[in-house]
Amino acid sequence: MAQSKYTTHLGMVDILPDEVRKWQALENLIRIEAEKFNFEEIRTPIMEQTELIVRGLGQLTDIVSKEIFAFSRGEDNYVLRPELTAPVVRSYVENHLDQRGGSQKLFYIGPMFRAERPQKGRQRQFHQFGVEVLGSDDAVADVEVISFMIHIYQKLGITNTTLKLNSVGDPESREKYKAVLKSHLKPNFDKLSEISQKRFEKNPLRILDSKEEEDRPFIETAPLITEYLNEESRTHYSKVKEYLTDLGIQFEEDPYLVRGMDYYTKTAFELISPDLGAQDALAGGGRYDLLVEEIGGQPTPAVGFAAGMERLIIACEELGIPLGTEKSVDVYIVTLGDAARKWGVSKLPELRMAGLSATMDYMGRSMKAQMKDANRENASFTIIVGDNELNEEKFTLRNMKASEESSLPFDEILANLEYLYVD
RNA sequence: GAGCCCGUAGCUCAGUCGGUUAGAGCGCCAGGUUGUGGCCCUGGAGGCCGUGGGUUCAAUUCCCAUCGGGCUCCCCA
Repeated sequence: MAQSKYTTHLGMVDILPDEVRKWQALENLIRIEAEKFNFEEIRTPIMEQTELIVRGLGQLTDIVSKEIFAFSRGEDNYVLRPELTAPVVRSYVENHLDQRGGSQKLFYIGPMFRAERPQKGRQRQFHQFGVEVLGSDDAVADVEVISFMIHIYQKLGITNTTLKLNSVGDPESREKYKAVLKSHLKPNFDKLSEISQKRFEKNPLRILDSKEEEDRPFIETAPLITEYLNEESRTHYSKVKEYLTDLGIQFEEDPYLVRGMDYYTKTAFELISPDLGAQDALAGGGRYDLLVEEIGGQPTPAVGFAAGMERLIIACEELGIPLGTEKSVDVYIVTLGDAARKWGVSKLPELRMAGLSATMDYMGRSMKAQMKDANRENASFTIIVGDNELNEEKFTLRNMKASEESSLPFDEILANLEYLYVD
């Protein structure tokens, strides 16, 4: 491997032109489909105040305790955003978006940063798209959010996914359940894994999510949170399930599904794909009815999800789903000699103003090399110009796919090519 | 934070049981066609065999370290 002096940081990758075409195709799809759901795009800064992320996600979460890129400059503390729910909520509060009336239905696409060990489907700079609906406590909002998430994958043809669903309850239900869970685990506290022992006081729900072998017997016999939901949470949960069923969206209830951020309440969900390897979550989200208030706004119920762009691309590749188009150019001007070259340079702007994409050789190469380059660039047409053409004021228009040529004045060439950009 | 695997040309990979000028396919450049691409033929450029040290008469090959990459655990998108 020839090493270059400068490289990207660990877990941060260049997205090269051939890849970018795939990304653009996905981003276009997401924007078009979001519009159908009447979600509006929001863009927030890459960096936030550290305190927002710490308060928003929770001091004890893995993300905050060991995965954030943070630094300070003067008085200010900066953090590269590890997710976008807290920043979107910050923006909602800071910009008084509630004053726009109704519920706010927002979506985003952009880079996030977490300082983890990279592996398949996991990078330090990665990209998510997602949705946040603020201002509604109605189960319809939960279901619309889930529906949009599923919709994107279905549009692409990724259908072998599993939607996992749970309710982690509202604060009242959760406190009650936490107490029950702790008294269940307490007698065997010493037998729990080290990490679960740490979580016991601060966030016992996360113990349910443990994959440690020694925790399994105690998790399996633990009471389920869904049995301890109060009236309100239970009703909300059953409405979500009812709407999903009506929509024909299959789901799998998973009472052990507990998500990594502290802000979740009631609905929690994840979309899993068997095509991703160890990192099998395509997307995840849930309701967070307390976060807006936590960040300093009026109490505002909200629900959202985030999905991994890289994992989406992996899934498409595993399933053989083509993304984006081949690179191509409408017209490649092939020139012979200085006069022709000058003519070509002067005609490129006219072609472009007429709506065509157009290019020519920048390296002074032979005609054969220019033709080869035109082929490589996937040019639909070449215009071949030499002294003969300049004298006659008729230029050779070659259809590269059909290998047919005609000799025409430049105006007629333009007219002939018009159909290329009609749509 | 822990474990496993891998570093030879731009890419994918051979190879050297330690011994003169390190190979293939693809890609790139040029010629075959003094004005014509995709196929074919010929030629060319391009490697301190990741880096440093050790063993040896001799290291790309063996040993150690280091750096880089990949996968996994944990957690998450």
